Amino acid sequence: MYSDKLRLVYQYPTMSYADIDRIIERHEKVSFKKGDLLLREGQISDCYYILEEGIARSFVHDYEGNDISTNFFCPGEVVIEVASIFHHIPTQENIICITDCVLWKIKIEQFQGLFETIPALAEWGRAWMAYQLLITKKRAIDIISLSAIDRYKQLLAEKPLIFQQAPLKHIATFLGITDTSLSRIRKELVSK
Amino acid sequence: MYSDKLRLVYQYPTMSYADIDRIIERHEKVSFKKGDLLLREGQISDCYYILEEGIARSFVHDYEGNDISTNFFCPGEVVIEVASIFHHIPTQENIICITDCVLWKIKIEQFQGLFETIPALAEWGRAWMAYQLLITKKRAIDIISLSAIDRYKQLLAEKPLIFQQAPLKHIATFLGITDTSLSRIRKELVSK
DNA sequence: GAAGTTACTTGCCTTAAGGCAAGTTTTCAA
DNA sequence: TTGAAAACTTGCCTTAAGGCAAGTAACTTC
Repeated sequence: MYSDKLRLVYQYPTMSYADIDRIIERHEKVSFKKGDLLLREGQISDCYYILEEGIARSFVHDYEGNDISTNFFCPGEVVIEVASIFHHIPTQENIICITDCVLWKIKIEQFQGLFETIPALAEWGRAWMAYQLLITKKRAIDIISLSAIDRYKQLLAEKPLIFQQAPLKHIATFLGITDTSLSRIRKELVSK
Repeated sequence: MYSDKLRLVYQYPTMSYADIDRIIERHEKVSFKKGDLLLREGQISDCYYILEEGIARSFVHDYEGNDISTNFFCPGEVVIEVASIFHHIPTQENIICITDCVLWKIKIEQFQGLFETIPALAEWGRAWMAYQLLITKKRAIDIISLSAIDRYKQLLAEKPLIFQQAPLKHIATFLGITDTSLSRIRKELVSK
């Protein structure tokens, strides 16, 4: 019943197979339809997901109310809103299914319990957070120092899957440009 | 000998005074001169600091070798490179003292030890990381959705101290613009 | 399978910010 | 205290990306 994708997420040097078994059996398989929200702004998040199948997108509303994509999730990734879960505060993010999705869900109390009894999981969590921080910092630097066309190429190389599913306008806001500009960038790259 | 600024950093709902005492007494007071590096790219970071006095700046080199500021540190802030410490990998960041600095230093092994015996410290650490992730995400969104002038105003409101100490060019790269543009923005705001 | 919506492209023009270079001011070290 | 370097400003021109609008294409949905 539990998938390899799920096992792989919790792979970590100090983590035993038995530990992983104990962790993954607390996950519940859930399905969502295209367009369903996994999280809505204003909610206090009390669980997180691991994506088994499908594509999801997180977004916020900026100061003018525009929808800005903050991330795209592909199979095997952890889908979570850290700030809301750890600080018990209402989230500013929405997470929406771009396609039909199958996910592994775990309530945060369940996770918290495992956290205290499996030291390797606490380490895993710290390493995971440190990694998220690293890539988020990198994202800010990329927006500052790369041209739109280079950011596009990079995203295309990193997450090609989303280009088959997500509409241009959502990819555009992730890159920090308009859909018009993205359309032109695409055209330019095709002509080369 | 230990300062209130240091105590305040570790303030947390589940943290007792005794816990804080145990933590802060592991910190060692260190001084650096303007221009000294607290961390150099390529190093594996094995300690972190809490800034008592002075201003520091972190920066990376982008794909073209340009110096891009990633953060400015003011008194009372934790000065750390999370990715390098938690993953034991060479850092890409440099941290430099903008002014003479007095800091509280703690080795990561010391910290790790406390981590295991003071549960509240582990919670504190998770909350701190979650917060860092939140503000780093916010930074990316701000770069995408705000004009240079609004980002300038925001930074001025948040960290006015750095404008008295850091040269324009370093503030400019943090905002994602050139020093020329920043000079013009400043001029425009003065004339209003 | 027709109507309506959403997605995408393209043209024309504008705008925010950058590039370069010259000039001034400030800082700092010898 | 003076000379050099760094910091900052400003002018002139360029460029990347945006704004708007018209048009086509694609996909729901009834």
